Amino acid sequence: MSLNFDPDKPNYSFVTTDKDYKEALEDLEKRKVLAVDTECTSLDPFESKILLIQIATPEKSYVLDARKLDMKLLKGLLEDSTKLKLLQNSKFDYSQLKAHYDISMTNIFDTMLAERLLTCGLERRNSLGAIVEKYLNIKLKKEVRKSFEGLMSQVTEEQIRYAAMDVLVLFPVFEKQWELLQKEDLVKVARLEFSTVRVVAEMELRGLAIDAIKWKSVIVGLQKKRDELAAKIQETIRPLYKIQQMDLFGGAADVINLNSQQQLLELFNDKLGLAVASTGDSVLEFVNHPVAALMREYRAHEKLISAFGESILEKINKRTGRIHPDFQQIGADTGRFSCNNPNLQQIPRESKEAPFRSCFVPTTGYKYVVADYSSMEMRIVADFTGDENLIKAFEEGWDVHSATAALMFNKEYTPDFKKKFPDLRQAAKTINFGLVYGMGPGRLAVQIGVDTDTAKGYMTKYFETFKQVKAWLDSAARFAVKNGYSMTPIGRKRWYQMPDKSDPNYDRLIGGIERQGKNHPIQGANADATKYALVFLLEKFKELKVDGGIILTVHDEIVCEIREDQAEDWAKVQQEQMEKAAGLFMKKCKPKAEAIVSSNWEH
DNA sequence: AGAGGTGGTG
DNA sequence: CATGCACCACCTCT
Repeated sequence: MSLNFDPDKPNYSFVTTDKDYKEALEDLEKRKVLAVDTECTSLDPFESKILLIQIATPEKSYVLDARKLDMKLLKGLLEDSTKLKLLQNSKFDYSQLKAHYDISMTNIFDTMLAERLLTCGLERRNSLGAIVEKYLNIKLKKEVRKSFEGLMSQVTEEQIRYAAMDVLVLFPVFEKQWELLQKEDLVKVARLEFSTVRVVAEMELRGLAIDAIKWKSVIVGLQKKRDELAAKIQETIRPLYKIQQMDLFGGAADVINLNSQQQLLELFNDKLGLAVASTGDSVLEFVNHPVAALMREYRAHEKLISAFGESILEKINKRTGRIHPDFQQIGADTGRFSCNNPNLQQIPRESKEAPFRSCFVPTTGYKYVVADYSSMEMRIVADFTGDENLIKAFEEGWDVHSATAALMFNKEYTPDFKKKFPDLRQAAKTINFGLVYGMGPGRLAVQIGVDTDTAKGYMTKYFETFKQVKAWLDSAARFAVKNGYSMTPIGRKRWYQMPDKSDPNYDRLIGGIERQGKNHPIQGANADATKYALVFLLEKFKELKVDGGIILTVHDEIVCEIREDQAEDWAKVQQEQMEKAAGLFMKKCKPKAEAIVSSNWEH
């Protein structure tokens, strides 16, 4: 292995004067590839101060003192799309540079995302330390790199040296990863991911507003109902427990902790003699006892309060007054995003009792454009398999689950099928979703409430009706087991750790790989389409000079916040771009997106 | 601190 | 007999 620098004595200069800064820029301007990193006092770009910006050539690292020098002079260099910028976790640096200096970096190679693509499904160790150790066999001191947090005083020489190293290592890592990306035919998907970074960063920086007053009132309403339910349950079960405890005020204390499944199991089995295997809702649903019914209702309320209550309001940024969730660009091994702090991808769907989504509202003068792909995963299945029955249903604009039911149960499809045969449609819907993920007859039977033999019959009928679907699923499963990976149309791969033949769980593990091998190309293709759409949309914002931005993405949905007078036009653009994105690889079955203009997050 | 149970989303 | 995919948050218990 050859390095252009000595890991023990990296070639760097700490730039603190305008004269040195100018010389550094002159050197950097000549280069085609640069490595970039920033050291900040906080992860939150609205709270942080930038201390250092390191920009390196393969031989030399310039550590720029951001507190002394005018960092806006870097704008031309970093926005120059002919220069490739190497970064580790570039979303972070993009956000910091954008927030502080209005610099929008382009042409990024992100070593963290590259590593994620190269080891998807196998490893999740994508830190710079892990990557450098893997490719260069060098150990970086993580503690030094973390020590900038909250730091306001003088930066030490040791910190500067390690800051310099952090960028120098990116060149040899880049070369090895680039070679591997080409070898694994991952260049296309890597380009997509690298282009998506700035879209995600801009989305996070923009954030979104929440009507805190309304949110709070929803919570209070739920709490009131929950407390009533809890009191009722405690009252009902009190006679079953001998020891009567008093609380500090002489009132009757709670008999058990309703949130403890241990104590709940004891209640149902020992006290009530109901023999339940677990206390989950799918079990309690069939327990014929008033306490079970009350518990289900209590649970539903408690869930909403604990998971979505005050905790979300605590995430409102003090500076911006908005929520800035953290999106993980390759959060799932399938290629999907994940989201946390808070996870806006799991906010409950709008309901009367808990209208959470309608609490997310555009700023005055703006509207939301909410768009999603319709029946995307089923359309992808139709496209992959070329199944005429499925494709016809989509081309006719039919409800796909109703159409499935009609074919399976020998009925005629009519526009009011859903009304006439809701049970048949529900069964078909469960099968459509379940079977493409490898569901078995047992689970299917429980889900749709029939015996196992009947469920088996449904499965047979389904696969007779959709022969090509069956053939595709079987071959996807075989492919994954045979090759040790699965793949989406644009070449995104997910690898599988193959079990040893002698493993006592061998069959079970292979079964898991088969199911994931069926699911990944479908779920991953959806993710690929959504990512292309995000990239296209950011382009359109610039091209059309539309006032607004992307605020959310939820797997097959994209939400934008657009100035009121431009929202209707944008809705058309958004729909077109989403369809164009998915249309890049869906040829046999055309994708469909639906966009609406709304004054809250609802659809 | 980490595991397991439960349940919210697509 | 097990065994539908992908996540994240919150709770209790050890």
